[in-house]
Amino acid sequence: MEKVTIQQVARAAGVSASTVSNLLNGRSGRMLPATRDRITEAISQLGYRPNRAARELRTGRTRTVGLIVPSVGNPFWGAFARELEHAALAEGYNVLLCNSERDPDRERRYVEELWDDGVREIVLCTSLPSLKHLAHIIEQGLRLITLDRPTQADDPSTVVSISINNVVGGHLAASHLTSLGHRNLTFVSGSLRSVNRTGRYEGFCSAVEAAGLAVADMTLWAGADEAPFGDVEAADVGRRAAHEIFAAANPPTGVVAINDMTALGVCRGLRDLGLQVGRDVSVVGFDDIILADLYDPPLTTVRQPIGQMARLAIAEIVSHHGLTTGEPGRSVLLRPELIVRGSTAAPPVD
Amino acid sequence: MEKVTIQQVARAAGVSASTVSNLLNGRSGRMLPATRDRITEAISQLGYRPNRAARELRTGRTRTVGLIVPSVGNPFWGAFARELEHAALAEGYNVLLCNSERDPDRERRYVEELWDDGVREIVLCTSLPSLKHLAHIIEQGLRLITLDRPTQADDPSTVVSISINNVVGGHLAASHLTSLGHRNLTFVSGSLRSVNRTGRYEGFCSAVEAAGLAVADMTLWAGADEAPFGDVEAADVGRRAAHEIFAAANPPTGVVAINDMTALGVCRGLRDLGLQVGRDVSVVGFDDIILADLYDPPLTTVRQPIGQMARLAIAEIVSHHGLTTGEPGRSVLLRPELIVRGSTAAPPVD
DNA sequence: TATGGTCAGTAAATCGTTACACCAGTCAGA
DNA sequence: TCTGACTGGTGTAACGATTTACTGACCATA
Repeated sequence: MEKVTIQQVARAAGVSASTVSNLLNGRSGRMLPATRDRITEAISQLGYRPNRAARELRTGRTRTVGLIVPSVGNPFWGAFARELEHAALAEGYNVLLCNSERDPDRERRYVEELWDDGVREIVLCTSLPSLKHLAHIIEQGLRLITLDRPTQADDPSTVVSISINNVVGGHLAASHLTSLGHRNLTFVSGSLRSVNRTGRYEGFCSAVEAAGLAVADMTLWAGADEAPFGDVEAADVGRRAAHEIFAAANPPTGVVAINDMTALGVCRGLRDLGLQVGRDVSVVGFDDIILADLYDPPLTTVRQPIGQMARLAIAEIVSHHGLTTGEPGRSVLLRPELIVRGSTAAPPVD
Repeated sequence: MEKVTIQQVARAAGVSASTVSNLLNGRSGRMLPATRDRITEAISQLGYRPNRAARELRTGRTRTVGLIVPSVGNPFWGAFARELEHAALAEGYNVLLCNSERDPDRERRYVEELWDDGVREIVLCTSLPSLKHLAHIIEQGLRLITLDRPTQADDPSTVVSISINNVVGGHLAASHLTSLGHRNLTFVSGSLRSVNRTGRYEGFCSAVEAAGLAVADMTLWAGADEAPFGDVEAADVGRRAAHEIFAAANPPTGVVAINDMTALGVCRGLRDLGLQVGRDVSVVGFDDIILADLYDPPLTTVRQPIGQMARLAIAEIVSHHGLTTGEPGRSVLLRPELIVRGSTAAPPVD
């Protein structure tokens, strides 16, 4: 338990440290099977574990993946962080946690610091349309995996994205409402700068048109663009939106929110106004956080398969680890799933 | 931006690397002010940042604090993780995230791995009564800070705990209900092994007795002890508890739950049975997670000041960093606060 | 004028791994 | 028999910081 080095293992196995190192680094073909067995034996005998710091110093890389989320205080990101940590653990990686609070400047500082610390793989959960502020590090060889943010046209080619198809998701949500008979819908989101908003709103519109309704009649509520709310405050956005929208004339009967936290905020706002969700107004969220099912009424939502997304992210990292080639990885667009619960119903007849 | 070492700084400032190192490590008194200024200038000029791996290798310590939580998927731990990361960042520390899933064995493996990796400070969120499985590492000098788990009699003396006073919290919750006129209460928790349960239940009992009621009449529902639920599933515990408790004869009119997730599960279970929270039954939770206020009805709960707790944890770490003495730190018991919302009311009159 | 003490700073030895260059045998093919 | 390739390794120089022991120079005191 004290501290056992590669030298001691080498001595115990009667070989040089180089050979032990070779075995440790997957070059086991360069030695006799018998030698390999002796080393393996010595390693487990002595309980040897390579010193991470020394290894990092020598190689310049880490078995640590950086995770930058808007805020783990948001249950969606918390749940995702958990899944990613599980997947990383299975591959022998650690996860270093960073909360960007959706601040591009913090985001950049975190990325720079992680890079300086030898982290070469970062899972970045951002909704910024541009990655320009990170370009200088990506060029140097950082592998960036963006999550919940589809690849944009001007992204560097080595950036991989893992995301659901937001257009399909938006379509699922809105067409669910139109098929229930709703003819007056609103799309609620916080910041307009969000990449996801664009796709989801596009899907929303296509569903509206497919139902023979005019998009122009549909409200789009997007508050707080200049002073963006943090992720934890996403619920406040929804609540304020509800207050505003349902105080106006000809309020909608169906709402699609950019995510579940906002949707729950909308529900809360509707209750403030004495309206009942799932009867007076139908609400659809995005994400399917654990509280969606717990809420009263349980929230209809478009599920993101976070477990699968986390595993894909780690798989991407593992498959590229150590490669310095600027070889582009494969981005993934997953199909979202609509989960119908009590917050949606046919519109009230009056 | 390439990679600038301490040698280059030394050369630029016209001194030796040792002197730069001395400055970096707070021994600035050993040089002329003019020298110090030249070095400082060179550092910012070159954009020098010390190599973490080299530093770790040499010293054997890290500026990384390990955070072991049951699961960041649980909004309470997610919110705490965020606060801790903020507090750590302000002191120049990174946070390495681990999810124990309340599995003592995983907990031990994480602690051992972190120790091997040079992490000397761990914030451990556990509810295990004993720390025996970690004793061998604590003896070697690990600084352990337990959170949401008051110090136990046989804890090693170097272990610091930061926690609310659970007895007071349990008392606050139950006396709130008795003062509203409730005379038949139930305490709902998952695992019986939880340290917090003991304190909170004790406070619950004292409040019941103070109201002139017999504790023997009060139900204690504690399910799933052998096969403990993960933290994410805490809500399921509450839901199943509600189904069981309110199917029995003479059901209570007030429920105190071990935490908010469980409380929300209870609410969900009550709704399954057609009972209305805040009218038919009053429910009090613990933690005050962000969703407590968002729920319908908003949840009355005993708040834990997680921001303050996180700052205290980091302050403790900073003040002891580098000390190898087994000097015990100061444990803290914070006073919880009752937040009254819509989930509690006077019992129904029949 | 010795003696000793501070001051301001340096040289060199690590910390544990990795990777490049090298080396002694063996063996196939020309 | 000579050449070149392959096999199964080993020696050694880094990687970038910290830290211990040391060294002149200068000053004060006895």
